[in-house]
Amino acid sequence: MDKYDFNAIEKKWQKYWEENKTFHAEIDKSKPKFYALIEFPYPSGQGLHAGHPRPYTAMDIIARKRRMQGYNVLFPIGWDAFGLPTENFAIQNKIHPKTVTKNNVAKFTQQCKSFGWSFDWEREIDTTDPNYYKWTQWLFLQFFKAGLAYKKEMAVNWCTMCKVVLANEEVVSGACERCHGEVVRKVKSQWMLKITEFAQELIDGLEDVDYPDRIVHSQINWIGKSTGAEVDFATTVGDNDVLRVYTTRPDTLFGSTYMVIAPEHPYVEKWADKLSNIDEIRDYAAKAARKSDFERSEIAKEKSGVKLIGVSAVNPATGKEIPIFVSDYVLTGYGTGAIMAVPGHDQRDWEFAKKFGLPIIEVVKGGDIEKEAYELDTDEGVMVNSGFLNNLGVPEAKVKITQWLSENKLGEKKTNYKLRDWVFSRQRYWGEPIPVVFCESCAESPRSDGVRPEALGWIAVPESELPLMLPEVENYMPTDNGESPLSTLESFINTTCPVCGGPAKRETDTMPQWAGSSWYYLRYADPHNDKEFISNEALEYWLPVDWYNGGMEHTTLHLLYSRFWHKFLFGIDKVNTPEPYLKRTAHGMILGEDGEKMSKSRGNTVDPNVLVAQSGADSVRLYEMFIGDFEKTATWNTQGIKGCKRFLDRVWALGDMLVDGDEFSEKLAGSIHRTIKKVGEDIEELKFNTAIAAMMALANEIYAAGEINRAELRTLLVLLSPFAPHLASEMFESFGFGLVHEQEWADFDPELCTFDEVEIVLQINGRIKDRIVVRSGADRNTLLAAAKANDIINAAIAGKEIVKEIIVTDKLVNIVVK
RNA sequence: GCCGCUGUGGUGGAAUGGCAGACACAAAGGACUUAAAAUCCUUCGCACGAAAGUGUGUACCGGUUCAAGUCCGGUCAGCGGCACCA
Repeated sequence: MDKYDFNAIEKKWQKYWEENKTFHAEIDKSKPKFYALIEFPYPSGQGLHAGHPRPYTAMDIIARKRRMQGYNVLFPIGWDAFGLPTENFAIQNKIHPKTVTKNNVAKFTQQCKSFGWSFDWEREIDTTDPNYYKWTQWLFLQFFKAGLAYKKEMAVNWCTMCKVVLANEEVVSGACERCHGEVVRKVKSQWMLKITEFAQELIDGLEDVDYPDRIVHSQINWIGKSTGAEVDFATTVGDNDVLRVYTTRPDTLFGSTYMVIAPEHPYVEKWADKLSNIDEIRDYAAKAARKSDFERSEIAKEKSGVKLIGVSAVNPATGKEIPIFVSDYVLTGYGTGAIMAVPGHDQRDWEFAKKFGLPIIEVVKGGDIEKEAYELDTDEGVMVNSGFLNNLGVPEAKVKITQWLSENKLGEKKTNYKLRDWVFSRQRYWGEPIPVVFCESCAESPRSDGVRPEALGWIAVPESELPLMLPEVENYMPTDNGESPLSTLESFINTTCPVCGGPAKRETDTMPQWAGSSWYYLRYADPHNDKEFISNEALEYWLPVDWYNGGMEHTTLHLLYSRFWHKFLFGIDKVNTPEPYLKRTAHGMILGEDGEKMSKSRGNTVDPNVLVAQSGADSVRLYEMFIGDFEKTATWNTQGIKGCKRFLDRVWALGDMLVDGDEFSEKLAGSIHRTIKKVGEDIEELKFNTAIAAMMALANEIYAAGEINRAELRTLLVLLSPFAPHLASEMFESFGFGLVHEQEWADFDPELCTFDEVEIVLQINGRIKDRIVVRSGADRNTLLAAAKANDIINAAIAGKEIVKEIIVTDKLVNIVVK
């Protein structure tokens, strides 16, 4: 046979698949459907990196196997193309982001095709295409109309030198990544989406889907449900100015010796004239404003704060007057922006109390509050120093104090979520324009036509006017006042109000990149529909997604956002299932050869396309799957490809050892059935590495046997075809077996998977003494008798008392002696 | 700091609580070759030993068990996420 010319073979089959639209899927109700989804790539300028082929090849293997199992498979691809890197690249290189995107998409397309992934290219989508973002805007309007989009003052990162709003990622230890200028937090009015309204549903829905535990945990944690109570503390200002706090530990109320409010708490300014040290407090608040929530809540840092002089509060349980502080470890975004501090039982409070010399009272027995706060997550502990709660256990105390608060109108039971609403505005050019206008006259004359109070004056662009096109401009540079680049375009801003017909101004912020990726899986099912975002027919046939694989880094944001959108759409009857993804798995990242995350600056990136040119797509595909446990981080090693290339060469050369035969030979039948079982099961469990190892082992065995018959080769190629589709297709065809992708997946006979004989380990006290071979499935008595007939075992037990005999079929005999 | 994950030969990694190191890479020795590449064969955790073998070994400390890489408690180290990177 000729040498394995991967270049020619791979080009040939890629052309064949493209011309024949082999992997194009249409609705076909005679077949079960299977919707396989990968996270669509962000088309960056560098092209595919070594991390892309891992999840894509994995899902391609599953998709190809499912087709051979008789499923109608939808395996789509598209581009998540809006976003910051493209915009920054465009600004730096003075190329329009649209052009940058076009070039990058072309590069990605060519590279994806060279890997032979069985994507349905007829369904390609691009989030920056007006035909796509028309529906992203339409979906936003549904949120808006449902009252789930609202405006709120939120802090953004503001670089004082570049005068632009920065993403968190662009802020490096308090300074601008590019110019190293000082970054402050600037308050801006922003569009928000009320994901918090779905907090409980997002938790509950996790019970109906097949996600790994680690993903379920991180979602639940992110949502951060807690139950506790809201408690009102009277203040010395008067009855109207009670300070409301949220606590998960109402049982510790008697131990609250001071209060802390966030520096941004509205009472600071409200009480300004009563506070003799207001300047100091304002100064502190200004400093806190520069820090991110992340920096502020770090437990390791030195606690800071300022006592309010002039106003104090009253602990409702003890009746004692207690001081109020501002401190940046209390955040406005969570709870009420104020806490009751219980230094005996909260470590942050304890540190704060130590620093400011505040009393620390033990109210739950069990720890040593001289040394540290006694925090407990179990429900152990007995109440002390707590009046009517004394001697109760913590759970009882919680119930009793909550009742007492409620009876005395001082507070009530409350469930809280850490989850915050989604900041949906970006002051950037390269995103979907938010399709609303502001009408001053409508804002001034309140109407009763459905405009919600929080959106007063904000009017939806009529759906018939979508898409609201991103204006094609020369200047997409950021403005120096923090507004979106669109704000400088008079022709864009000025419009008429769809309600009153008067002059109105368009919203100039754009949507975050998350918007387009929150619903793309729906569009894939019906990508060319210009009447609806998806047709009912496509929805009912293709949805939900059967298997979605993506990175762990997306499990709290993207995955939660898209579940949120889906749940909203389910609520308004636009989709037919409560969850978008039936099964979600996550791959591990690929690190550079030095064990560090691959990045340009570290210089440890690997260009997979160079490797495809050198060793062929099949070899690179195989290596990416062989590199290690799919769900774990893996370190790249270019040398490793060699072993995979060698294996494919050996498979190719099997053609020289081919003999006739319609059935498996006696010599290989057992091994082949076992390999069929192993490969099939391993693919379902994402254990691609061991599936490949099993095929390598079979190939080694065939080489040792010296020949392979047609039935055996045919089966081996079927098993290998999802992994190395080009080589398998070519060999299949050249030996007259037909088209491999049209074959049925291989079956195994469980009876032929067993071994006739097995090796049994003989142990004394758990230590291996000898090994014997017995027929497989031998019963306990037989095994024990065989063990006792063994000389080494006999010698070891002679004169000793047998305490225990452990016999495990097909594994071992362990005799415990004294 | 919080949440999630990981730690096994020179390297990547295998191992339903039951033979640690499958399958590969690298390395060393050999065959073929004028030579090189490719290919094929052999060796390959560590210590002692010529060998047979004996002991030891899965980050560290402790526990459960007849039996622990695997389960439990603690420690250390690394990785990912932390809400405007995607």
